[in-house]
Amino acid sequence: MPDPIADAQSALDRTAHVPSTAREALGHTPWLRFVSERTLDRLAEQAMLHRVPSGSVLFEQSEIPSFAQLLIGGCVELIAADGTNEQLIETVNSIDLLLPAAVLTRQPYLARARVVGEAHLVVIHANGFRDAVTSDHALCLAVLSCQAAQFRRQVKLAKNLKLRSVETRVGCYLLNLLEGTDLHTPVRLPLEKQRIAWQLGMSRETFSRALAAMTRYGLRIEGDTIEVIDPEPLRAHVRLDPLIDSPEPILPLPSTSD
Amino acid sequence: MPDPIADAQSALDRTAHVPSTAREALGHTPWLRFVSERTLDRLAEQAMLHRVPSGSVLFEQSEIPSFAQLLIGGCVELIAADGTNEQLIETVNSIDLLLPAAVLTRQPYLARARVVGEAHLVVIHANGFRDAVTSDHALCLAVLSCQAAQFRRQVKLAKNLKLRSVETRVGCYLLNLLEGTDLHTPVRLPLEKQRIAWQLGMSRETFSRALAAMTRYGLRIEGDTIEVIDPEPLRAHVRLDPLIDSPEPILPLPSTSD
DNA sequence: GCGCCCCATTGATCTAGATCAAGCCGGTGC
DNA sequence: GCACCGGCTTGATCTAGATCAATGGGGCGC
Repeated sequence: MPDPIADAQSALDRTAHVPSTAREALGHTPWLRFVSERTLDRLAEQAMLHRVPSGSVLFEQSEIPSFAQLLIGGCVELIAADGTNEQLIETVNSIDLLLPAAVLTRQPYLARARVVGEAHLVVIHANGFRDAVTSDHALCLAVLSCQAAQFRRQVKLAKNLKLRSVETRVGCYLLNLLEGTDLHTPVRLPLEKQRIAWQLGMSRETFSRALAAMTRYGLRIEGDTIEVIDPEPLRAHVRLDPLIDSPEPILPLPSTSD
Repeated sequence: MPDPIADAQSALDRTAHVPSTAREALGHTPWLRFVSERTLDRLAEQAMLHRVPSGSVLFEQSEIPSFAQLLIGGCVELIAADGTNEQLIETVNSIDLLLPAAVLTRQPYLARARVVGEAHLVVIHANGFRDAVTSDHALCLAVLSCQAAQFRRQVKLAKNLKLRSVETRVGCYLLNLLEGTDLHTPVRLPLEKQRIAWQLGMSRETFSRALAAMTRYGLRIEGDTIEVIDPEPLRAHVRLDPLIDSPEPILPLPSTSD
């Protein structure tokens, strides 16, 4: 059967530009737009472009960073591990730096990074990266924006977990998904249910049940497809909170030093 | 009865330098040490020194920051609130900025800030602060260090909550408290038990029980005083993890731009 | 002295969500 | 065709920790 959403997705993927050099990737990163060509050149000299398959571990907890890693495509999970027990800290989406705090301060990574799907990375020698940040003000500002956004995302995740029940989290997740889409057009879950459950901080079984319960609020769930029968009951019982649910974009601060 | 620990504490308090001007406070902030006198002067011109009593709310969730606030003494709780329900995000200790991410990006605060004890603050006009960060590289680096440390603290808190049980959290908290102190010298809890419980992400009742249970591991608990009978059983059953329990200092990065 | 308030303890109960344990369904290999 | 495997659902059970409730006890005002 034809599936408009999946088609749109893959069309997007096909259109998305996959850079062929590190320099090009840096040049296409929106929040690096205020950084001088010279500095991007300098960074690119110390950098390599990597394509990393699903499941790869990019770094391990307690490692001292050797590289700054810029995720330019795909998705990476940051995982807190204790023996066999793994808990998701957050999932990083392109375009973003992987744990820049550890790289900048030469301190051990606090989490494991594992690729989900397939990741495209610009990998930059840590020393070169730090040198560039300490010598170029515009780059420093860009990294600061990036780090600030990451901090705020972390706080939002904590609020989501501490303030809301499982049902509310699932409800808000779906509401977010449906935002701005045409009602009565079915929407597909963008990820395996297992992963969504993990992101929302619950077991797959609990997610499954909560999803089924959404039937009570005017939704129709068929496999991984969500259809809105009536948007009101859901909106009435869970309310989106921009201080939790809105995305946290990286807003570059223009430099005024020159 | 004489109490060596409390005495040491208050001696410390008496010794601690309470600056009398904003400029002096900025000059005494370790992680601003690489920032030029000129820039500190400029910041101080836009700044005021505040002394704020316990319980005061410094800012509210969803407010757009008008000021950058530098905590130079005392302690502030960042609280996620939903109606009447309050959850602790983190407690900020001096010397640190309060949610610089919101100030820099002109975005709403994600948490309420409430003073515990008494707080000394340098309050700087947000515009002036942002201008200074975007025009002075050394200051930008200092704020980046601060923001990086805050991010890592947030991740550590999340790991502590997600990876460990109540008993383990309490055990590690005590072990941390006892670290480097003379064994067989009783140690006092530095805070009201209620607050400690909140910091550790549990109810006061649960904390009370967990504390009582520590008796099983070679400790003697008498009110707010902890005495070590035998350090081994505790160390054997909970192990401190530097990736969770070590403090996260603000490490200033020296600028190389000049 | 008494009463009050706040904090802590202790016990009893409750419950959200995890965990355990079958089945089920749709794809893929052979 | 059949077997297998990974992801999903569904039901039954368990449990860590919260919540509710009662008591105690120290500090403080008067």
